[in-house]
Amino acid sequence: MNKEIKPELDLSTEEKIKSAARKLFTRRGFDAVKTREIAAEAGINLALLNYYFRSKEKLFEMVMFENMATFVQGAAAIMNDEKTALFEKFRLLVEHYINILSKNPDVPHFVLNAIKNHPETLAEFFRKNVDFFNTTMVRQIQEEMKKGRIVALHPAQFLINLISMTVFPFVMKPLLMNAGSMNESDFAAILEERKKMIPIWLENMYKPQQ
Amino acid sequence: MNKEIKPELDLSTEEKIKSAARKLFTRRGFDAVKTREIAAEAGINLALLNYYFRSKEKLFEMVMFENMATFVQGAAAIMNDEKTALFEKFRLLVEHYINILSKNPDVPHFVLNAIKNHPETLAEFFRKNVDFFNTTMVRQIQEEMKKGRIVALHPAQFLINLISMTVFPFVMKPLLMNAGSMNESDFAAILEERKKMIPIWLENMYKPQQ
DNA sequence: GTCTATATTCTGATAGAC
DNA sequence: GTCTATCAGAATATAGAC
Repeated sequence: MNKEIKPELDLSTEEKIKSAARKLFTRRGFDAVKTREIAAEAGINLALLNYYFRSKEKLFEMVMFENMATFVQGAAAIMNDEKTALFEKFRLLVEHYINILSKNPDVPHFVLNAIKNHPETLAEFFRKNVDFFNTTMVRQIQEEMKKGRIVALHPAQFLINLISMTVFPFVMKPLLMNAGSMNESDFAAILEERKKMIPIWLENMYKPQQ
Repeated sequence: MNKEIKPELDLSTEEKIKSAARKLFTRRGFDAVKTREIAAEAGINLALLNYYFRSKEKLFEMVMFENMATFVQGAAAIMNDEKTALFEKFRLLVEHYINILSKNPDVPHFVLNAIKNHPETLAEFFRKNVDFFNTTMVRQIQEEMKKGRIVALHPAQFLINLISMTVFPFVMKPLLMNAGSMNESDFAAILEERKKMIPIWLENMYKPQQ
């Protein structure tokens, strides 16, 4: 038929359901979202949801894999590039994540829930798609440590620091805005400052002290 | 009567319910836990739960306030101490949080959910109990910046960095153990290394570069 | 205070007409 | 493919006996 020509504004029913599920599940999680709500958001009825997808679980699983992909897309390429130096990689990753999470602000919290509720699924996905713990970047970290150009630490510490400093502001955002009385533009400024500073901080953290 | 003398092992019915609710809600959140489950865990029946607490919501609210208190207890005193120098405060806070969260490993994820789902409740609690964004520590940060002894940044950045580096490992734990193939003692070693290193990292991060 | 039984609502999923 | 109507079970909360 003419599936390829279909304009974005008149999505196929399947796409409408996917899109509604993505939006609601990502924002509020599996339990809080009801299938009736997804159907309403998609502008269809409940029966169709079960016609296209077998169950709520299947639909959620699809959204989960998409969001994990969002979290991983691009990062693997940066981490495994042979030509980029370690600290330049850190800079690229911070920039990449802050940009992509700014466009998908609910993904961090969603992924943290996935870490808690589906650790095996997530671990398998990572192993197949990125294997964060076995990249060129990790090898570079070990080489730099051996050469004494950065302080000796458990390799995971570098991952934890990079991800935590980059991702955490997104999950803290509602707190910063309520208790810290920030507004959207304050928060955006915080992110921009972090985009610039985190790579510098990382250099200073890992530089061997004389 | 003799409420005060009651031994820990034979708790009052109310305490048994509280305790069961605390355990289950903290571990799995509001939606995933069913009232019947709490009743079973407490060793009583469903009707009693509604006799003592009016509803599931009330019970959850109580647990939420307790967990927020766990997250805040002690930290306020450290932050507002007039005599402790800034970086010594950082060190004390890191040590305090890693210790307390090691004993309450589900609290970080619970609090992150509360940030997302009940930001106003949380913000009000913080304002009344700690006001993280208006402590002696924040004042010290501003003074040190003015004197040029630490780099100039939005004050919230110091909070974000401290909390993220300290708390994030706890929410990443299942990922580290599954995808990073760590075990409990590896993770404990990571925490000990962080307890020692985070204060040093913070000093190096904020030290003005010549 | 504590229990059993039940009312009531919600929710995921399906049957069956068109 | 899409809809309305409905089933079956789950889940919160309450009534009423003891």
